[in-house]
Amino acid sequence: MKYSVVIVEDHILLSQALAGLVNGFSKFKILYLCKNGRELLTRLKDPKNIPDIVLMDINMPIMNGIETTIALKEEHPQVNVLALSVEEDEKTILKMLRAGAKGYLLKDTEKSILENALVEVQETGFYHTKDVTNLLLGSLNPKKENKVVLKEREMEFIKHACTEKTYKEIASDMCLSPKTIEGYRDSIFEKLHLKNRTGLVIYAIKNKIFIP
Amino acid sequence: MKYSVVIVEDHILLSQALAGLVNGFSKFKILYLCKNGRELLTRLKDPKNIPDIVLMDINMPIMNGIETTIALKEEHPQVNVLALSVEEDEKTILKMLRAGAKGYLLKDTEKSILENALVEVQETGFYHTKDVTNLLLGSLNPKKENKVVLKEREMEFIKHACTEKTYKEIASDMCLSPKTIEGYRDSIFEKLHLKNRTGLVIYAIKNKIFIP
DNA sequence: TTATCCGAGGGGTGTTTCCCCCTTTTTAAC
DNA sequence: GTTAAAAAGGGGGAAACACCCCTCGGATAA
Repeated sequence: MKYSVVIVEDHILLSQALAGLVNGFSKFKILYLCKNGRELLTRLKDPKNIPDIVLMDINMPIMNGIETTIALKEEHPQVNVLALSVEEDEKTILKMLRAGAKGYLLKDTEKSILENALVEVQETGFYHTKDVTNLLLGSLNPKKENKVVLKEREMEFIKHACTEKTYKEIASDMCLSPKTIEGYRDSIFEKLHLKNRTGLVIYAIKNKIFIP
Repeated sequence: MKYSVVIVEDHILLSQALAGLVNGFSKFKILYLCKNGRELLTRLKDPKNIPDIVLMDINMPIMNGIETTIALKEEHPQVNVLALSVEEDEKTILKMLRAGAKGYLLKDTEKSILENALVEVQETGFYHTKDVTNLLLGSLNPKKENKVVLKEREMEFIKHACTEKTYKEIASDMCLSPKTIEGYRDSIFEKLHLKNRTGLVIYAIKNKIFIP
């Protein structure tokens, strides 16, 4: 009996191509393909559609891999999730693993590694490359005071600051006094060691607070 | 006799998976796979390695699809190039087509469309979806004054403007008077209808002049 | 020869940045 | 339960910076 695999991936060509690969592996067969997380969750309502392994892309338009994994694990904790992504962004990988993924695979790998990862996940319960293992170890002792806490209201201000609005305009948009806005700005500058608004904009974009 | 296909794609998993798909098509077979453009050009020095079709990814680390296609067409104009990308960025598509690609395929397509595209490219010389055709038509009559010409020196200034430097500092970095820098800024603001430096930063990032 | 582009500058206004200062409310500690 | 201390909102004023005019010479090109 082969293990059943479901692929959740928005790029249909990659999805179908991967299906071909997996069906070529001796121990695995594809159950069906999904274009996004929502489709998977809908499909899973039928018990016949519950697979052994879900091969999950992280970046998807409708419902991303992290949200989907959390929802999936709540309903069907026995299903193993293997994350698949081009992203090497540390935060994303950690979020995905915290959501319950049993492994993390880069799209830039050999097919034999994919097969190996599937076997490992199904038989030992997890699969990780050296890179991801190192990342996990690194996340255990976070470099002192690395994470700066930005408050909700400050985040809101930052988004406004990433436009052509003056602080006065931002103030009236946020229903606050211009002086309060200046207060936000000053404390953010201090926290993040920034010198001016341009620096703030770059920071916001780098940290995905504002997406241009 | 089957037509030979070479895949140039940096994501090995996708590359191998695609190879599986193509080998499953009745009229095509994979000759070999390449991880980037440079690898392809090296391989092509041996006449035995010249394929009928090259399935080319656009975003690659070493040598991108556009550069590679230009170089390939110079040496082997008879080889048909089918571009493959997730990018729907108009400029990129047009660049690729101008470079000599005979078709443009989104990764978000069905495998039957891939097969159809390969057949069309080989037998009629081109393949385009409705989207790309519309894009081509649109590019013929560019909406009046759409493209703003930025000079080399202005581009350089914009990159500096996307940092925490003051204009005075930018001036000394570019070995110009602060007043000249102000001149650059003002003319750019006018050309691009911007109100302030924040707007310029956002513009630069959107248009990939500055990559954060 | 007349444009046009480029670098440079004068001067004025408004904005941003950076210091001080204050009250009120919420949270935590003693 | 009082006290202490953050957190949230607002303010004055000065200096630096950004923005916006308009000018002017020299090179370059039509």
